[in-house]
Amino acid sequence: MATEAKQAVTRTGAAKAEPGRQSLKSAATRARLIDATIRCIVQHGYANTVTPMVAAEAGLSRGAMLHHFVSGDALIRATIVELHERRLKAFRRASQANLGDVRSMVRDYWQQLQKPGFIAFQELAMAARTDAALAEILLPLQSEFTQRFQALAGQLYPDWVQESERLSLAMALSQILMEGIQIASLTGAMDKQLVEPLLDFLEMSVVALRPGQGNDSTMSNEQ
Amino acid sequence: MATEAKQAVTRTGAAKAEPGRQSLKSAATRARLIDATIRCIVQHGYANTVTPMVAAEAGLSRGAMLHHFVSGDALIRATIVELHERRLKAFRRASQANLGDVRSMVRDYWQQLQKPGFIAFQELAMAARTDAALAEILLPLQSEFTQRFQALAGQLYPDWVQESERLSLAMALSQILMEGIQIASLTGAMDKQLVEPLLDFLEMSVVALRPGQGNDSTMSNEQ
DNA sequence: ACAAAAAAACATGCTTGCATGCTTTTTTAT
DNA sequence: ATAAAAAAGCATGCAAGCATGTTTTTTTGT
Repeated sequence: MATEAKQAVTRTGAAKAEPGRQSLKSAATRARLIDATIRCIVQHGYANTVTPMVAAEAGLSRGAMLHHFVSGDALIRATIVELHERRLKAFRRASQANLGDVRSMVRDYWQQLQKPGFIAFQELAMAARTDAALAEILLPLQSEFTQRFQALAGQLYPDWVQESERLSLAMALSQILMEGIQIASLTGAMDKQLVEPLLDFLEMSVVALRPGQGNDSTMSNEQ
Repeated sequence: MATEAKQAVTRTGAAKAEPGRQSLKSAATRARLIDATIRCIVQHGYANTVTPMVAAEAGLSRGAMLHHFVSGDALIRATIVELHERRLKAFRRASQANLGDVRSMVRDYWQQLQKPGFIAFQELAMAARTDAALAEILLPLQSEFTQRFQALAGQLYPDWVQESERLSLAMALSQILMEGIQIASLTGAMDKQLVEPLLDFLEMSVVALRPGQGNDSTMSNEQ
C-alpha cells in the first residue's frame, strides 16, 4: 500500500530548499499522514480524530508520526494548510477551464463541494468556532478564499466589475447557497430532490444579476 | 438565570405519569441541566461539552446530575428533544403572527437563527454525521421539521399550493440560504456587509416564485 | 424517620506526550 | 571504494491527565 510517493514532495512544500534530497521519503511520509488525517476527519469527524487513529490509517506507528509532526496540533495545522492549497489549486484550474460561462462556474464549484476536502474543511471550520487556536489559523484562510473567489469573478466577467455590489452579491449567493445545500445534505436536512431545482434557480439568479441582462428588479426596496 | 422551571414538566415529558407531585423540584433541576447543556454546546461546542462542565454550569455536582440523567447520553438525548420542541413552538408562534407576508416570514426565520438554539442544533447535526447514535435521534426530527416547514407554507399561502414545486423550491431556498448565511457567519466565511443584501435578494426571489406575480422566468431551462 | 436529592469517593478506560531502543540511509574519512 | 560515524526514520513502552459510570455517604424535605 501507499506507492504514490514521488509527487508528494511538491505537494507539501515542506522539503528542504534543495531540490533533490536524500530523505524525500520523509516528505512522502508526511503527505501520507496528512492524507490519513483528512480521511479520518471525513470518516469520523474532527472531534473523534485521535492520534492513534491517524497513525493506523497511515500505516505508521504513533511514535513515527510524532517524529514527523511534533504534536497532534502540528499535524492538524499542516492538514489545514494542505486543504487550503488544494482549494486554491482547484480554483486556478477552474478559472482556466470555463471562461465566463455561468452554468459551468456553478457546476464546477458544486463538484468541488462533493470532494472530501470540503467535508474536512467544514468540520474544521465548525470546530474553529469554539477553538481559538484553530480559528487563528483558519479564519485568515477563509478570508483569503472568499477574496480570491471575488477576484476570480471579476477576472471572468470583466463587464461586471462596474457593478461591484451586484457582483459581490452574485458570488456570495453562489458560495453560500451551494455550500448551504451541501451542508444540509450532510446533516440530513436536505431533500435530495430539491438539489437540482435549487442549482437551476441559482444559475438563473446569477444570470439575472449580471448587468445588461434586462431584469432590473433586484433589491427594489433598498436605495 | 434559569428561573423558568414549572412548565418544564411538560417540556421534557419525562416526569412521572402523575400530574402534581411533591417533587416537581426534580423537573426544575432537569430543566436547569438541559439549559446548561445547551449553553455549554453553544459556548464550547458539542465535542468539548463534557459532563463536569455541564454540572458546573448548572450549579450542581456531577453526582446529582447523574441522578437525574442516568448517563451523559441521556442528557444529550433530552436536550435534542427540548431543542426540537422549542423549534416547533417558535414555529407555531410565527405562523400565527405574520400571515402571508413574505418579508415577515423571512425576517422571522432569520431572527430564529440568531438564537442559541440554532447554534446548538447545528453543532449536534454536524456531530450526528459521524455519530450513529445521534443520527438515529436527530435525522427523524430534521425530516419532521422540514415537513412542517412545508406544511406551514401551504397553510400561509393557500394560493400557492397548486404550484407545489415552486412552493417547495421557495421554502427550501429560504431555509437553506438563511441557514447557510448563519453557518457561514459562525465559521467566519461570511462578509457581514453582504448579509442584508442577501436577505433582500431572498425576499425578492420568494416573491418572484409566488404564482400570479408576473416574472415567469423561473427555471426556464427545465421542462 | 424515611425517602428522595445531592455530594463525594472510587475504579476504569482512553488519549496524549515523552523517552527509550532498533533499523536504515547518508555522510565522512582513510 | 569502503568502513566507520552520524543522522534520520521508525517502533514500543511508560506515566500523567481527564472523562465516564458506579457506588457510597451526606443532606434535605415531608
